[in-house]
Amino acid sequence: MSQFSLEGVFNEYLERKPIFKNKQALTISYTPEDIPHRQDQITQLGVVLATCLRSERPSNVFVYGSTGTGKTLVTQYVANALKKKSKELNINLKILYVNCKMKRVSDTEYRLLAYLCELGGVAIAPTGLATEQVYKAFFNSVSNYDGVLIIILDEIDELVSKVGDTILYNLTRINQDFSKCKLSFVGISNNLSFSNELDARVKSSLYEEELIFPPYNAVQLADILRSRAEISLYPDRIEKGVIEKCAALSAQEHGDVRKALDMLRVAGELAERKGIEKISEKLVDLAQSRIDRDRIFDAVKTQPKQSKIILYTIISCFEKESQTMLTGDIYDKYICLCKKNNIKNITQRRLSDIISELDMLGIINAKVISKGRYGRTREISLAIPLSTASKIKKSIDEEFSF
DNA sequence: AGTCCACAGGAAGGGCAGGCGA
DNA sequence: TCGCCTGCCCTTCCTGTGGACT
Repeated sequence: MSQFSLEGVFNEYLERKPIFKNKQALTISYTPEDIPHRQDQITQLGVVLATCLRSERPSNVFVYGSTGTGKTLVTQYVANALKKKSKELNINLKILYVNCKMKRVSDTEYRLLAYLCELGGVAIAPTGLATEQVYKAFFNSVSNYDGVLIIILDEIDELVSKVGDTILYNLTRINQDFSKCKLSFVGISNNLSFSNELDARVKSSLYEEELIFPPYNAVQLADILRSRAEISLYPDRIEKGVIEKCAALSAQEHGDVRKALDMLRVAGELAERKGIEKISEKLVDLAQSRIDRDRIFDAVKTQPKQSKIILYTIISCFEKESQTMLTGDIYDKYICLCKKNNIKNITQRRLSDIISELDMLGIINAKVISKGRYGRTREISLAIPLSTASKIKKSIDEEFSF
């Protein structure tokens, strides 16, 4: 019986007219042929790095802008163009790209160097060597290379927060030690205050050139979406105003193109699933709440045990009485829950920090208020719909079975 | 003007688990 | 393999704070 009904589901799906012709074009991993509204940045980066086409060392460049402003895309676009041109001109150029956010790539000095060696074609044992030896291996491979080497360090702030800036100091010093290889760096970051964390010497060598990526506005986002939609969607499957709506909603969130693409993709997926012929503005709303919900669910999933228990307590309070709560009230309820379930409780000091964390995640709103003689506290309310909160509570309940 | 409440939140450090590296 | 290091979660101790109350 179940096999029969599943067959029906498959057939029904296949009978429907598809919405996507190339869904990949609505993801961030897709590299388009041209990048709208980033001509200035492409030109600026191109001008700086073009030096390598005369076999000279380009200046180090530091690229920054908030999430989804096209930093990585533009850098890779320019890098690919340079590779192509250098091949034509028969010039030795190597470009290594490292995403420092990736696990097991740049958590330690050792891993980053080993990864760079590997990209450069030198195999290094994943563990066991002294860091100094790995440096040596990297220096050796670099010194033997007669040409220009550009290392792109994406999310460079992650690298510095994990391993410090010593590695950048050591790497940027290489040019003083080896004459044959011309090495330069492109650092990409979305943390504007990142430069303050750096040692003055590192900063001066890394920031030879600076490139800023401003956020996209709604009109620019709509342009980008339109060009991606042309590639990814069948033309008659999207209602008028949908692209503008996705653009406007994402423009409110720091002009993040990723968010805009996600919204359009999820709206399309919902339309396909529901068997709706055209992507409508209503589906965009639905897609947005789905994306927000998924984001919150993911954030909750990675929280430590006590955070989940406290969130459970807070949601329980709001299910019973939909008013605002104070830190003290929540702590009392939390203690009761711990006693009832034989769980070791944390102190109010720690609870205070967890409330701040939940506030930062956008799950609750916690505003510091003063009640005069009756003390200073935080007034807490839910920042998400109660229906979503209840689902979160249910998932926490399944984990701990209160 | 001074007191007092109920915390906020900074600083320092403990305990533990897991990963690193010699 | 095992000592060391690091990060995370947490505690303890402390000072600071805004406004109602006296």
